[in-house]
Amino acid sequence: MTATIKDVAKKANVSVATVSLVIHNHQRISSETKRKVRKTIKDLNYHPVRTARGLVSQKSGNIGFIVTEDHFSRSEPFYTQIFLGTEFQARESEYYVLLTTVNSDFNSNFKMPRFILERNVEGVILAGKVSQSLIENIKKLEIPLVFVDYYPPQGNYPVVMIDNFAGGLKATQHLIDCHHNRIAFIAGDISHPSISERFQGYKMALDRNQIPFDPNLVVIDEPYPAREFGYNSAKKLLQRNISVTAIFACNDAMAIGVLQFLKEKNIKVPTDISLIGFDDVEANLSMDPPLTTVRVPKVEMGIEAIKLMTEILCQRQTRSRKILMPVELIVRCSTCEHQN
Amino acid sequence: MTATIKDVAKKANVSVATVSLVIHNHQRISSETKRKVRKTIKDLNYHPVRTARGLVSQKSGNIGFIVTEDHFSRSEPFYTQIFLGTEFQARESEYYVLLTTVNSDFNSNFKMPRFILERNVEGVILAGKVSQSLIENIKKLEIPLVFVDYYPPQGNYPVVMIDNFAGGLKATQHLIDCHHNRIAFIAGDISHPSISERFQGYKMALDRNQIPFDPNLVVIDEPYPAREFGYNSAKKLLQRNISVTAIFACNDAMAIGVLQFLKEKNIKVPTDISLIGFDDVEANLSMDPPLTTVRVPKVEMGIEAIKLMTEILCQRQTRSRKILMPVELIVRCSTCEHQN
DNA sequence: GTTAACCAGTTAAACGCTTAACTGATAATT
DNA sequence: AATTATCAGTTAAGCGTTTAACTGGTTAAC
Repeated sequence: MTATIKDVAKKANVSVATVSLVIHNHQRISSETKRKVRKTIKDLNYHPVRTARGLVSQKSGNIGFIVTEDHFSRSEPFYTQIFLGTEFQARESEYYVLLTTVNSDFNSNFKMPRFILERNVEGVILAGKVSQSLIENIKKLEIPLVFVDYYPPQGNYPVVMIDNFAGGLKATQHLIDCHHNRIAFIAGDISHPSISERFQGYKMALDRNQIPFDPNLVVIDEPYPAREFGYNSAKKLLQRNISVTAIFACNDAMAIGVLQFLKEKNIKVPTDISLIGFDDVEANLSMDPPLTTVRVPKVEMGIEAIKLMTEILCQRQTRSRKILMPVELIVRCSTCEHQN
Repeated sequence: MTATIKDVAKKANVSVATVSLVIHNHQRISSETKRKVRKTIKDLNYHPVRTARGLVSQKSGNIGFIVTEDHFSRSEPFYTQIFLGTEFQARESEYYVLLTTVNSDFNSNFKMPRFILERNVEGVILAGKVSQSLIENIKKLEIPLVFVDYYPPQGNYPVVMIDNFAGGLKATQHLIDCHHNRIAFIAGDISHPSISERFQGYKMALDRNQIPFDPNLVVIDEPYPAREFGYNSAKKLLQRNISVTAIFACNDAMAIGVLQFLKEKNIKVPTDISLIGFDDVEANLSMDPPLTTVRVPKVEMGIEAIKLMTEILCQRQTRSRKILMPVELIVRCSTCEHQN
């Protein structure tokens, strides 16, 4: 069996308490004794047992990560990437991340995530939209919360958000810089804050460049920002028979659908129409042409969430900070200068 | 504060031990008492604290997942998918997965993963090739091991492997079924067992169909099965100026590179040359044309690894089982009948 | 009628650690 | 010289469970 603190104490001829104090580098212990005890610790290859520590200190060393089932389906890589970010950063911070999913319409009849009931996490990261009931139930237990990519209507929590507005602005400005002035905007689920913020950025960019906003260039009546709805939107747009030289799709999935439609109609990207997406998913590089897009730093969002959480857990920081993640324009081959 | 077992005992007028025995549904307790205690547990919304349980039972409720840093880089989704599979299944099995990465040339001078030193995991899953030193150091601590997608040269461990041979066979047979008989094989890092098994499958398929093996159709001298080496391989192959009607790339990454080269040379896929990959990565669907490939059930491999581990931890199973994951031919648009 | 089994619990130790409170020695202050 | 501080540890309680060993009562076996 591996050594316990008792073994160290016995071998070093000190009390168990002394060993513990040495481990925590307590000033009460002389440097001589520290040296002696540390040597013994090394000799016995002693390491404090997590559960024992956790029991007495009421600290599990774990952080919970909660996301709804539908947001974490196997085909949806967005929150997966955020989760991986938390894993990366957690290792830096000497924490472990425990993952669980909840039903998106969680209410008091559901049972709480096991790691909360068992008091196995010191704090919880909530990624994406979760039910108000879940939030309130966790709050009741006084477990620190950090939100990622969602912010509950009421309350004042630390949160990590995407700068969607700036992204919409950048994407549109890029097209404008390429001398486009007939720029379409295509979206699904415009009621979602992230999507509508991108739309606001689009409109702001037009405004700043004195390009009139034309509702005919906007297709935002699709239910969900997925590939097939991108396809449909492009169809609707082109059926209007108006001049379009560039399309800003609210995310890459829709952009892929748009591209598919354009190809079928033998419309060349980017020479006939420039196309820009949003998110920067893996698949973009394999596309033909590779998609110009706005990169959302998904992994970094997870990293920031853990940083925020550890600050809170260390009491270094109690006020609720809000972090706005910068987005980045990634120019690939689906956009080009507009030829007059 | 939340209720402890003491609160339950007091309220139900029994001893703490009785409450514990009720929780474990011990036969010694009368059903009357059980009912009473269970009601109290419900009333107080009591849940045993993980760390306390862990301390006395020496069971943390966690399973460790170790992968090398280079295998888990942010751009490499293969092991990420396997890891996600373990997360999915762990929730079913009431475990949590703790992730860590190690340096690929781990030796005794490195310090062991923290969750091992702190005895915070009951078993460890090793994904991909890891150093022999790490394996031996974990074995010394008598922590149950399960391997995924790698098997150490010596020893007899439970393992989850891909049926690469069958995959190579299926891919090649598919091309043969399409009446191809000039089928090239392209690979990087042929010394890797998985790659060479796919190669064996290729050769076996040819053999079974009485198609002579032609070394001129094989390009396996690239160092790594990545996109750019796929590109290079295709270049080398076509420079040989021999008849080629189909290409089997050892993985999708290389296939993407091959496709890129063929496009540049204005060779049409699949009409001029059929192309098949291996792995079924996300990007395939966005390709033009979408890639025919052999699907490797990555998530399922993680699931199986956890199943294996939980069997071992429950002692239901001690002998070292080996699981060969079946692969599946996914026919998309990059392969078609060969026109004579 | 004595002994043995069984039943339905209880008692108490243990898991491995942390930390408040204590101790006994020496040094500093008045 | 008496009191107080400081130092460098030790003692012991406690964190919330589990479980082996015990108990005292009833029933069965011989």
